Amino acid sequence: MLNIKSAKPLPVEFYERDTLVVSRELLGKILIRITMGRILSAKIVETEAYIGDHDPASHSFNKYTERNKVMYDRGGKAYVYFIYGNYYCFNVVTGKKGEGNAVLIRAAEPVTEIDIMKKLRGKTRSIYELSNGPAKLCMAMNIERKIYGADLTKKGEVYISGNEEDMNPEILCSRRIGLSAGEEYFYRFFIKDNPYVTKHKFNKEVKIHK
DNA sequence: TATTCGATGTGCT
DNA sequence: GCACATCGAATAC
Repeated sequence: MLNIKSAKPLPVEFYERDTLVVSRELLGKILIRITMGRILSAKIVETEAYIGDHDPASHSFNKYTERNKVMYDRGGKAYVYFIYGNYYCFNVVTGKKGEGNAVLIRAAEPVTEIDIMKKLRGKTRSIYELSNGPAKLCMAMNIERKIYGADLTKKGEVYISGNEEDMNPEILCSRRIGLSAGEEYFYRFFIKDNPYVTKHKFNKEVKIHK
């Protein structure tokens, strides 16, 4: 049985690897957010990789700025950015210091404190829509600007733990959602048939990943 | 059910 | 000034 209170953060070595490997291995892991005196948690079911050196969709493509600087830190840091005037998106930095890579956490399946997540999200049609999108996930787990730069390898206000109950989920990959560049890369990964994954036409244009 | 469109504000050129 | 790793309501069919 999954025990959230005793769950240990994944170590630096997990994050300091190839971005695509980390991106798919994050599937099934548990995102934990300590906030409002509660332990919110959700199983990661959908991710996207963004790789600085060749990927025009990455915020770190050919540039180091005030916004993306944490992407150049070592793997295991949190990169949170504000988008479309309303929303936050949560990323995990991957690889070694100086590389500029990250994995966007696009969707997760609520595990604990689901009632709190419902309150944070406001009106939603079903439980499947609480966190099936990067900005929805941030709303449901109270992730915003002050999480920028947080160390996910420490048991702080946000971290990610392993999940013995879901060690080898069946994974599909597709193009990434919402881009105007880098559409050719199949850098989106998600758990097959999981109802908490974002609904999108790309779900039908997939490749089987191993 | 599928597609379009407006809200919103910040970072970057 | 403009683009933007989105969302959800409104519209079209």
